[in-house]
Amino acid sequence: MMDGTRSANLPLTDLLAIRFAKLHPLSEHERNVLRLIEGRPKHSHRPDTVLLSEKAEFRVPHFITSGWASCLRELGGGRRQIIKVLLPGDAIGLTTRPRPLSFTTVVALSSMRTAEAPEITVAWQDRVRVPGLAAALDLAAAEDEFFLINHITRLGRQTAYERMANWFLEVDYRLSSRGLSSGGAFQMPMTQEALADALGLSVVHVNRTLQQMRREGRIELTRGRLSLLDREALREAGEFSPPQLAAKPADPPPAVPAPQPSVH
Amino acid sequence: MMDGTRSANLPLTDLLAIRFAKLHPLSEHERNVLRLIEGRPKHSHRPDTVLLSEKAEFRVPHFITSGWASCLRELGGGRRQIIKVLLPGDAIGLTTRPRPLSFTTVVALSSMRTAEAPEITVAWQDRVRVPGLAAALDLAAAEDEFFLINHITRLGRQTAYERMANWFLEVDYRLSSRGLSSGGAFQMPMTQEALADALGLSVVHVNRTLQQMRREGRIELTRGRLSLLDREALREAGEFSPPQLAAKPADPPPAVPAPQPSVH
DNA sequence: CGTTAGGTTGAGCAATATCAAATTCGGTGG
DNA sequence: CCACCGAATTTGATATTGCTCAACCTAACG
Repeated sequence: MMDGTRSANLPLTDLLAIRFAKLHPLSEHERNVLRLIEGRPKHSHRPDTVLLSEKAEFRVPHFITSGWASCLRELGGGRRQIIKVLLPGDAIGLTTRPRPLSFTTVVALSSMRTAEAPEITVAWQDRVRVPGLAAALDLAAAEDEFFLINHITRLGRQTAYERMANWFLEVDYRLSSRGLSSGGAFQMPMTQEALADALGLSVVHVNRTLQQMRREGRIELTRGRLSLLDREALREAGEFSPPQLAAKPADPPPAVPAPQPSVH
Repeated sequence: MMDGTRSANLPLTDLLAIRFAKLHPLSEHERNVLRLIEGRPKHSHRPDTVLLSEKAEFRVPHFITSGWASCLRELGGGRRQIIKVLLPGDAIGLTTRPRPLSFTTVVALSSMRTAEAPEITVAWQDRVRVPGLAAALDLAAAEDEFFLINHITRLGRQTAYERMANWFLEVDYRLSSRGLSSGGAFQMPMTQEALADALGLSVVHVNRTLQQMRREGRIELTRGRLSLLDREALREAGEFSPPQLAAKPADPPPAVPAPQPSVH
């Protein structure tokens, strides 16, 4: 059986170009910058490798080309909370702050491969030579913020079942834009324990919630492959909606700004 | 009785300059830009006023000069989750994305006053004329991200008591940098219901947790004024630590970047 | 003074955690 | 191919946290 995690007729080095072009139109030159990065020799990491430590200084940024990682915080009593999962096409250690310290520890969830991208930090701030790429990186950062807000809402006000439904749809949405999910089915290389740390639940409860979803015919999960069989039902349960980053630049706005804009 | 929320010998229009100068050194000109903003005629808002709606387009950014607001998401069944609280000195509707839509609804928690700051969006991107101010705004955004991560950790993996302790210390930390908390005591103009929506708890449980903290002599809370009587105990319970935004620029870094940086 | 929003209390219950013991799965060496 | 090992998953029983519902109290305010 084909693995189906990637459209067959796309070159293997177009993950980044595909992803960022969906956020903002890219010039041929900009796509080539991304292909150059993705074509570099990869670093391999096994599961549980620490890629970046909390409060450590950032190193050269990397892009994930395969495998999943997690950004997490650790608490006393062996508790840990996964802040976000990093998927192929996501960056590790990318920021424009000077001499920044990481707010989270980044740990490989599966075996994974990364490519160095030392030039990307500068590109992000270069609105002259790579304006489209810089804009795409802005939008990726905005999406990230949206997903953090989603995560807060999930953890604060949704039940275990709702949380899981919402999170599955979010991951599906993120993978889709990279060509890594087809029809709601994708590889999900993480243990139920990691899932528990992401969703703020116990492993046992994650297991039982998964089984309920299986019983109801909403998902299938075997050997690290998740299929969302009834996305409509999941969407309804989890109240998921994708990020809307910008308003349509509908009618050309009036040349003069509206007088006396009010907050009321 | 004096309210004691503001150091007596500072001009009333220096809130913004004080706050941002603590994040990054500001030139006299930059401080004046902030004073100009803060000196403008204020908009007044009563509690529960919606200042910005989710998925609505941003308007002119404002700075809060007094009172608290909240950014929140609403879910079915009347549930709501407060994503973050906005304190005096915080901006509303500030972003550099083009034609952005808000990810949250912004609602006044108390009566409040805001000042328009139409020029701040441009300033944020102007590293030539106001480099210090732009850097300070970057750092404020970084702090915000840190607090979102804190919030995720609280909601996902901390008990009601721990959450509350951690959150109180975070608010105290934020108010301190604006001169609005002295010795761990400050005005906290929000109801227990709002507190519940922030901490992902029921009102009843918030009430009981507050009383436990009072019984243990760790806080005092009357007429909207919170005193953290035993910050050490609260810190220990809530495992709070403040953001560390940047590494000390210790030794001058080598002119040539370190060869072959590795992720391992 | 009556009204009302916010705060407090008690009782019972639901969701989720914890603990402990299987069972299954994916390798791996013989 | 088989036996074995450790990790991951599953199951059952019980404990706990925090929720819901309903009532009552209190202080601020017109």
